[in-house]
Amino acid sequence: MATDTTRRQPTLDEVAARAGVSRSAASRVLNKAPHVSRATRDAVERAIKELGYLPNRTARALATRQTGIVALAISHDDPELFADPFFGQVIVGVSSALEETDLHLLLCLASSGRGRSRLTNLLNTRGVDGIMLMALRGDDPLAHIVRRAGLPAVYGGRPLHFTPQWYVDSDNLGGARLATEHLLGLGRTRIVTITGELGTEAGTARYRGYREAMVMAGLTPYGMAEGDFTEASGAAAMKTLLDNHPDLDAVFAASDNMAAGALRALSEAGRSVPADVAVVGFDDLGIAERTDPPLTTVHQSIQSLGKEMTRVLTELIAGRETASLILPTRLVLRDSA
Amino acid sequence: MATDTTRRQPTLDEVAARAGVSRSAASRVLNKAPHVSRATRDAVERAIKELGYLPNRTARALATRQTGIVALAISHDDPELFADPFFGQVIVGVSSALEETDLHLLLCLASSGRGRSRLTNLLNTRGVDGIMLMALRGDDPLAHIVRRAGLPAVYGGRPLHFTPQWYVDSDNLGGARLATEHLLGLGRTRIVTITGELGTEAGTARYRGYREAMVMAGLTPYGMAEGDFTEASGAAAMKTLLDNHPDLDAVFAASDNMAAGALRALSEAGRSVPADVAVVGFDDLGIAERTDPPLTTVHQSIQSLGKEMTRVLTELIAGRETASLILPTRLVLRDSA
DNA sequence: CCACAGCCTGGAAGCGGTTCCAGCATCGTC
DNA sequence: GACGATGCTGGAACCGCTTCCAGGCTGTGG
Repeated sequence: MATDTTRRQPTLDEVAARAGVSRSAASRVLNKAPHVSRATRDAVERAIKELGYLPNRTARALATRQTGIVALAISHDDPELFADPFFGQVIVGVSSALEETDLHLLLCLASSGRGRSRLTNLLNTRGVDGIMLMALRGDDPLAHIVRRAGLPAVYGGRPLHFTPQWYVDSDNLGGARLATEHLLGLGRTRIVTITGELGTEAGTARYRGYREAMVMAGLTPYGMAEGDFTEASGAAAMKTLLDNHPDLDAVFAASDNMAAGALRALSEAGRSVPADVAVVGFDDLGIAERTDPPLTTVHQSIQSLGKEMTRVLTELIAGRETASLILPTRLVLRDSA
Repeated sequence: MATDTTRRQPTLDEVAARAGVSRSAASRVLNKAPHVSRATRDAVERAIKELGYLPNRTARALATRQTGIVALAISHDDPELFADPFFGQVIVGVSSALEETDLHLLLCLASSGRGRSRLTNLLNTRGVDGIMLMALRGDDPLAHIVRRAGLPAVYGGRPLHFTPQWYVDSDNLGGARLATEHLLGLGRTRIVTITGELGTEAGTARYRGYREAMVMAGLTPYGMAEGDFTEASGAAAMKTLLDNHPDLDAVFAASDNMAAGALRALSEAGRSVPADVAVVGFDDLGIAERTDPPLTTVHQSIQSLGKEMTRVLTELIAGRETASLILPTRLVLRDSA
């Protein structure tokens, strides 16, 4: 089968022969190494051009012990949830940063056990030069696997129970504080919060930001309900909160999805937004503009997150100094608060 | 820098030495090749276990000329648009199919010129065993590049001006016909259509399906406006159509995004859906459930598309017989028609 | 004129596997 | 008992590139 247009690619030996030099000389030209005379360089470069030579990636990888590939691992119970625009944004950010390098991106959806073991194998067989990890739960075995593999690794967001040496994260704490302070600034005092999963760092940090802002304003946190970042959970949480705190006058939801659910629940309960209840979300990934009313929310740049993770990882691979960092968040004012 | 937990992985030579056999024998055990005695097999397997040996992926790749990696190339002018859930679904489908194999997924966003040249280089240096291509415009240079590289290639959707040897596509024509026939079945006759970009196969095929259904019902196509699959373009197209055909009683939009835009425009024009105007969309990627009213639409399974592309590609790589295919679409009834 | 440093050079040894092949037992058969 | 067929085996070549190293050349200063 298959077309036989696969005319074997020329090898470095053939280039060297044609240029009338040794293979090592040709290799030096290829890698712009020093100790190459002008004449040799010219001859080799001409031969390369004439033969249409391109170095074989695998052979080079074997010799240099560098594959030129980095992995982006996304660990999630539900592969469907990968369709979330969040991950798309990460990928866009990572890709755009990789374009500046000559690294390629290997994508691993490590949800199932099978996916995990494939990833483990990839790392242990030195199939990649480094790895970026997203959306790890605190107890995710992937963390150990990665650590044991001894490969450069950068986390996107911090796992709950340990802080990896290298990570890039959004300022969840500060963003939540910003959101709550905005509601306080509007004169609201009976502010409740819908948290994300408290088994995640983002979930707890945003909850903490809310409480800190309340306490600093001399108030006690007014009420909370835990969601899981999804719209449905936001609606459910909102109903619970309305039952327990009928007089609430503002809501900080730890994700736009949950805020959208909350808006729905509020409208069903006959509360008007923002007149009766002000609502602030978190993420600003597009949904926020399309809710009714459009959502005031905390903006975090997921693309930047991806870019910065990539930058840190490439520094690590190159053996340069680098540091973890926390990206700023900012409030985007729309109509809901 | 970096931790020095990188204790060098054992090599096959060390395994062989420990097992007291030659490297070739050890290799045979590893690859479950014939001509291995029971004793040899046991000894090697024990050595492998004791040493925690794992074959080096790169070395194997060099010897077998197989990288164990396939590329998924997504070509789009605007990298932002990659955040579209469409691509997320493709990736989920591809990944889940790859889990059954021992291939890994390399993701290439080939939007910019830089991205394209990186991809070209990847193919020419034999960095992958095969490639899947999505969202190519008719004149995309990528098509030539891929062809010249002589690598197994599978298209997701067909480019407009040539039909690749191997592709997987949704039944755009049939789906559009289905949608239009449904509107006809409701007794509507003044049915207009909002097409997708007519520079894409999906755009033209869906337009053709609409026309065929109209003609087969003895009607002449009532009106059309071209959009580009986005919500904004759908709204604009709807306004134009309302101007030109104020008495229209149904709309077939070639994407849910455009249908959502159309719904907005209709509501602004004071038309009620479905009473005054019935609306059918295309895609069923989640948005359709969240419009007001929920959208009757043509469902296509993007995950299946990804899965099938992967299946065809792996068959190709394995040198087995295989064939292109067109995946069925079906109508999903909601409230808009 | 010689010693020595410094640049180029090609040979050869790697990276870590797979695979061809000749050689050697062992077996069953005539 | 001689024979070929069969099953295992290890040596060696190979995949295509990088890199170490010894040696030859040139040029400079003493």
